[in-house]
Amino acid sequence: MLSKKTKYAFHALTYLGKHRDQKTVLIQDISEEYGISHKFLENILLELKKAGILGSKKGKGGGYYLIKEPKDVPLSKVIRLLDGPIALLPCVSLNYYEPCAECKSEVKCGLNKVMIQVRDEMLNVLENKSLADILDKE
Amino acid sequence: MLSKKTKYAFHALTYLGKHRDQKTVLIQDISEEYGISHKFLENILLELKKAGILGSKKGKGGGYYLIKEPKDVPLSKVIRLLDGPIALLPCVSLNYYEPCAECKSEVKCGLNKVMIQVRDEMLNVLENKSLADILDKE
DNA sequence: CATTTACCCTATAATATTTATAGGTTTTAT
DNA sequence: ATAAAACCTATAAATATTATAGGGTAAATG
Repeated sequence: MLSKKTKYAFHALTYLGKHRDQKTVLIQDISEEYGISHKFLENILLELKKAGILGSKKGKGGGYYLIKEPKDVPLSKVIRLLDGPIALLPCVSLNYYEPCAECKSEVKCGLNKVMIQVRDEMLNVLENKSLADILDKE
Repeated sequence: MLSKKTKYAFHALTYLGKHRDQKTVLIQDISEEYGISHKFLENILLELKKAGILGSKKGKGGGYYLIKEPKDVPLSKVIRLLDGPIALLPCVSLNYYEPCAECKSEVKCGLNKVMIQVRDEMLNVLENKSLADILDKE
């Protein structure tokens, strides 16, 4: 399951995507719309900004805005950013690889092989679906 | 990512699958092979037994054994048993459904729609790959 | 039939992660 | 100047995961 952080990130991105006509959107608008704590959401939006998905403007009249086209924000990017690895095992993660402590030989591990296949099929979905797909259904 | 519990379950099932020629396998054999705490593994094997995947025999000469054909143990079954939902959001889980607290209308939620698609594609992989696929690669 | 072996069961402790809060700093518009 | 609003870092609270503990029950063996 996705963490709340990631789920909230998707909500926020959806909200921002729906309000692309206005220059900026307040954290508070989003936090009220979804009943998310202002401060918690703040941290999430900051991460999305650092990742180059959002822009922001400080001070009065400031707020956040999408700087990417929704189609250029794949689900995989958001999930990796807030939740970490998409792969089901550390030993098959492309972005967060770690060997399994108990594993004597990755090359001989059948679980490793199968989980590579699972990862590839999951990525195929998560890299090809994007914020645009979410917005299309709203 | 899968919990260690689930990963260990897969290791144990793999070991049991590779030793189907012998009547029973000791917890200790498996725990030594993978360096897993005996007691932790015991809990896992018990759950696999209650789920009808393993059988066991008590007393001297006892131990665990597979009662299902490896092809009849889909990855999805093991993951759901030890880790819970496969879906990325509670509102799209088939087996562990819960509404999202922040959601006003599931029907109008684009995230919900997209995550149903993601779930279906993930399930397509995880229901069709099984212990047999792991054993094939060992 | 006593002893040993090994699974069965439940509870709880230890650790790690996630979720949330707190409090100040900086920037900008008016 | 003042108020609004993002920025930043640290820490607390809650939850979930991982691990341990300790006795209970059944079966084999001599």
